[in-house]
Formats: sequence, C-alpha cells, structure tokens
Amino acid sequence: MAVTIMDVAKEANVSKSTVSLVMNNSDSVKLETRIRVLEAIRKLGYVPNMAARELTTKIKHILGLVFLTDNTTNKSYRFDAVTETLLYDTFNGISSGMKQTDFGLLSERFSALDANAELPSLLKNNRVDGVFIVGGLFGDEFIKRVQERNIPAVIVGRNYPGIDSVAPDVLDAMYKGTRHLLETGHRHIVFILGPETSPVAQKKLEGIRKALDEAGLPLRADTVKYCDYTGASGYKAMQVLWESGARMDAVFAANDGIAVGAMRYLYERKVRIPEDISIIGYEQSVLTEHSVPALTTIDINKERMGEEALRILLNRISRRKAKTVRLTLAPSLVVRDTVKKR
Amino acid sequence: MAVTIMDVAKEANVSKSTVSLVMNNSDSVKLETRIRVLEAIRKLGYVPNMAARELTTKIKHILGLVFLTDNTTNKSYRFDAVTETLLYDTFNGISSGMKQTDFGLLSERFSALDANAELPSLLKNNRVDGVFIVGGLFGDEFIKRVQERNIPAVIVGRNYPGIDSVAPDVLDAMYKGTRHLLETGHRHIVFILGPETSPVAQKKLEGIRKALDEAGLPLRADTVKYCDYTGASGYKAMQVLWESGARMDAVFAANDGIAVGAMRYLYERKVRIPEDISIIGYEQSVLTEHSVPALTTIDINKERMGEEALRILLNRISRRKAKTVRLTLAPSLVVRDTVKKR
DNA sequence: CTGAAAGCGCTTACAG
DNA sequence: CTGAAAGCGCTTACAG
Repeated sequence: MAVTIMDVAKEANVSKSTVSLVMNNSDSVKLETRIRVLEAIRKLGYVPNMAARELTTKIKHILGLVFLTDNTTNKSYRFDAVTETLLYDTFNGISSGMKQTDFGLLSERFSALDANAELPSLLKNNRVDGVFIVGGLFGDEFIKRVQERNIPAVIVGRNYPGIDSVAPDVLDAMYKGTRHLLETGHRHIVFILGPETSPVAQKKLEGIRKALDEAGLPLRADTVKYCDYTGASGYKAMQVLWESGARMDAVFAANDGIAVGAMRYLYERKVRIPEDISIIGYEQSVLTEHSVPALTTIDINKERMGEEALRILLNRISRRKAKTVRLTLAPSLVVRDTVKKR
Repeated sequence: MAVTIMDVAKEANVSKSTVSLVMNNSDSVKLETRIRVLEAIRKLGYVPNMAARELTTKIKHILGLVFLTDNTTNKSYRFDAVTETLLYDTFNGISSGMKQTDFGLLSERFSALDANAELPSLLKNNRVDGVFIVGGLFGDEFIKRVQERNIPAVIVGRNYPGIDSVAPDVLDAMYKGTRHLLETGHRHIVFILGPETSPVAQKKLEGIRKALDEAGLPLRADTVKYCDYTGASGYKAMQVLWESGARMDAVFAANDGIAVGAMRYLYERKVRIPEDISIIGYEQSVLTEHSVPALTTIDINKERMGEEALRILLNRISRRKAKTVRLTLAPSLVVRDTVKKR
C-alpha cells in the first residue's frame, strides 16, 4: 500500500541500496544519480518505514518523558493538589526543541513512590532511546532500576549523583527572593517552605540565611513554616503563622501554589496585598500571572530546563560514556504587583 | 544483545513460531507447551521487539496527539496568552485511559493556521495508528488534509462534520451558568464571550437567551462583549463594559482566563467580588480553584473528553468504516465563592 | 560510484 | 498441535 524503497528504486532506475544511501546522505553517490533518486522520492511521496529502519539500526527515534506523580489519580486542579506546572513547561521546552530533530516524544505518568512499583511501561517495553524523568518524587531504588536498564536518562528538576540532571539553583533562588524583600524595606519576613524532609529544604534555608546575613538580620525559627506544595497547605500554614501573632510585613512562599493559598487566607482576614503585607512566590507558573493581584515570583526557567535536558539526553545517546552532566540553572526575579516598597 | 524470540524458543525447546503463537494468545498451543514457553519468557525477561512486530503487522501501537496552537512560540504563562488548560486535562484523560492498553502516546504542538502549513510531523512521517486533534484552531483544509492521509482521527473540543469528535455542550453550559445567576437573584448580567467569529459564538448566545427567556428577560446587545480567551483581553472587555456605565450585578465570562482578567479589573476598581458583583467562569481550569476568591465556574469535563476520545479513536482503528461519532458532553456547574445570592 | 546479498526480529499462512 | 519458510522494508558491509 504505502510506497517503499523498492518503488523509489524502480522509479529512479537504481537499486534500493542506492536509494538508502541517498536517504542517509552518503556522499558516495554521484550527484546525477542522487538528483534522480531525490526526484523519485518527491514524486512518489516516499516516507521511509520507521519500523524497518529501526529493525536494522536499533535506533527508535523516540524519546520518553516520565512524569513522576505522587499517586495515580489526577488531582491537578484542586486547591489541595500540587499543580503540575513543572511538567507542562518542561514538556514545552522539550518538545519545542525536538522540532529540530526527527525524534518523537512518548510520555507517561508514573508513580515511583510505591516500593513495589516496577518501571514505567515506556522503559519496561523498551520503547525509547532515552528518557526524561521529570520531577523529584523518586527514591534511590527507582533510579537504580532505571540505570540497570541501561537506557540514557536525564532527571529534570532535581540533581542526583551519578546520573545526568538539570535543576534550578534553589539556594540562589531563595537568596534572590529574600534579598528583594530586604531591598524593598521589609524587615519581618516569614517563610513558608515545602516539606521539611525534602532534599532541597536545607538549600533553601541556606539561601535565605545568606541574604539575611548580608543584611545583618538573624533567621528566627518561628518565622519559618513547612508545608506541602499545595494551595490548601499554604493557606493552613499562613493561618498558623498569622494566629501565632508573629509580626510580619512580607511572606516568601516556596512555590506559587503555597503563595496563592497564603493570599487567600490573607484575603479572608481582610489583609491587603501588597499594602499591608507583601508576598512573593517561587516557580513562575500560570497561577502567578493570573492571580489578583499579579504575583511577584522567582522564575526557575522550567522551559529552559526542558531544552537543556533535551540537549543533554541527545548527547548522552550519542556518547554513552561521557562524563555525567549536572546542570544548575540560575533563577531570576519576576517583579509584578505583590511587593510594595516600605 | 537483547533477548529475542529465538532465545526463548531454544530455552523452551520449541520453534519461534510456537513462541509467537503463545505471545499472541493463540489457543492452538497445548497447555503444557504454553506453560513451558511462558516460563522461558519469564526466565529470560523477554520483551518482544516492537519494530519487528510492527514490520509484519503494520500496527505501531502508538497514538498521536496534536495540539493546535495559535502560533509556534509558547506563551502559555502570560496574562495575554491563552492558558493551555484544554491540552493538559485532555492529555491526562487520554493517557490515564491508555494505561490499560499497550499503546503509547506521541505528542506534538502544531499551528494549523498558516494556510501553507503542512501536516504535523507525526502524520507526515506516519508514526501513529491514529491521532487526537486537540483544540479548535483549524480551518477546513487542515481537516481535509488529515483525512486524505487516511489515518483515524478524532477532534477533541469541537465538533466537525464528517469526522469523529467529542466536545462540550456549549449551549447547555451557557444556559446553566446564566440560569444559576438568575436563580441567585441577578437581574443585570453582562456577558464576556470569546471571539465573535468563533464557530461556537452562536451556540453560546442561544444558551444565554434560553435561560433569559425562561426568566422573561431580554438579551440586550449592550450587555454582550466579545474578546479573546486571555486574561488581558478579559480585563480590557471588563473595562469597556464598566466604563460604559452599564448597570450590572453579575459577569459571565466565557472562559476562566477572561474571568480572571475581569476580576483583576474589578479589583483595581475596588469593586468587591462577590459582594458588589458576582462572577462566573467557564472551563474549570487550574485558574479557577486558585483564584482569590475561588471562582464559580462551569466544568466542561475536559478529562472525560480525553477518555471518550480515546475510546472513540480505538474503536475507529479497529472498525475503520463505522459511522462517524459526534459526542457532546454535558457540562456541570461548580459552585464556589464568586456568586452571591441577591 | 552502484548493486546483490545478508540480516534485523517478528508474524502468518501452510504443511504435516 | 508444532515447525519450516517466506516476507515485512530497511541498512550495511562487500564486491566489482
């Protein structure tokens, strides 16, 4: 039914070997022949059969994207759920980069948290040449299992020893945000961070402390609150902070969901943002720009992370034993309407 | 390197034909042999080579998802950009359904608006057994070109004659929203709709009119405003409406982005929501639940649309010439905090 | 510079 | 119930 290499060969009066050589840009084909073949290809609308090609070359021209979730049910649009903005932006970065290549992107959500979880079916069934692992929700054995498969992989959003990765510079992000609040005259900042047990919790504190140090201020334990990366959790944390009677002129939230939760609480308390209290988020997600008022936040360049991840993965595929890459991207401050100069 | 069907055959002391029969659940294999083969498969960790299988069966076990964008650059997180929430939820619906199958999902963004645009590379390169076309941003020739390819396709988010599709019941959605506002005592509703030229604009008006009729109210032209599906555009439209001095006690926005834009304008005008003016959105996106206050909206069941689309596409693949399916999903009202009883 | 041949790993009639 | 053989559509040494 579909036109094959044989059809092209006949049309151009050459053997299929020659057609193949032309397709693969071999320079050992006479220009004249080459043109004749190209013409036949165009005329017939020939598209090579991927499966046949893969069968001999072993390369599938497909990359996989595994998005790590905390569980199987999708709750992405609830106030008590982590909004999956990391996935979406990364995905965009990766796929826009892939336009330049002849690779396709196969994606799958996967929960790596059950200890007895196997591997994403992408990997189990050997469907990809390499894989992006998006998100930080994994344990050591998961990565070990992936590496045993011997498929090139890069982790996006978190660094991890022994495997290619690209992640934001968390320390710098927190430093920049805190410094911005200090520079705009705030002296009583409270911090609502992600889970205390998270691998990056310490780095966040370091960043905060660095900025505070420079301003000659201490980091007081009662100004730091931990919670989940959800609106509901941010709301709760803000409430506890508020009811503790702590003095505050600014809130620094460790992601945009938390920030929105805090804003909602303050809104209900009739606290005005930014007139009474300033607030700054972290991530630069759709929530950010569409909040009322628009949220000042830290951009961790998620799309860029995706692009870099693609570059790294493609390199890894062609040079399997190159040195492990561990890329850290600098964040930047996005000033909008929730921070007011004091 | 990888274990092949031959290895399994040797291990089980049968021919590769027999192994193949077992893999394909043929019932013409003696139970005893079958067990022996299965055991060998397990022991060797055999995974069939997709390319080889595809080469003979012609089926790729890959579905494609083409997301129609208005242009190539991704602006999804800007206030003046359409937030791509339709894509994300649909995507989730499709992929969660695919877990039960042995299909993979290849995705691609594509702008079908340039007249000279070709086809998504997914289709051009024949990489999929069928394709989801997500979004309504296409013209007649695009669909025609897709159909010429003779690849099963289903459109998600918009109905179109002659091709399988699943879409929300727009008329009913507008009807339900308007009726809700009427039932809660609003008598001066303004409507901010999407583009006037959109294929669904008429249906929207019909839905509104139906509810208004039932309440014995007229639909006044000066209460309807058209704009793009963006925050910035909704902001603008709200401003025009407001400055026209029109009396209003409620705003019905044709998507959540517009609603948020309108809210931001009202916020700046110090109008309180919902105390002074109620507002209701349309779509049920991440913006909805994370707005302050939480936005009452119409849920068009995007994830469900994805699931149905999968079902339809799989059916189409196995029964190429079945009757065209045109599915319309009933929307439902999601009551949150932006509508107040008058 | 070009062609004939082997081989990639499966499935599918067809014998027996 | 099971095996031998052909074939799917490519690529890649190898001759010439």
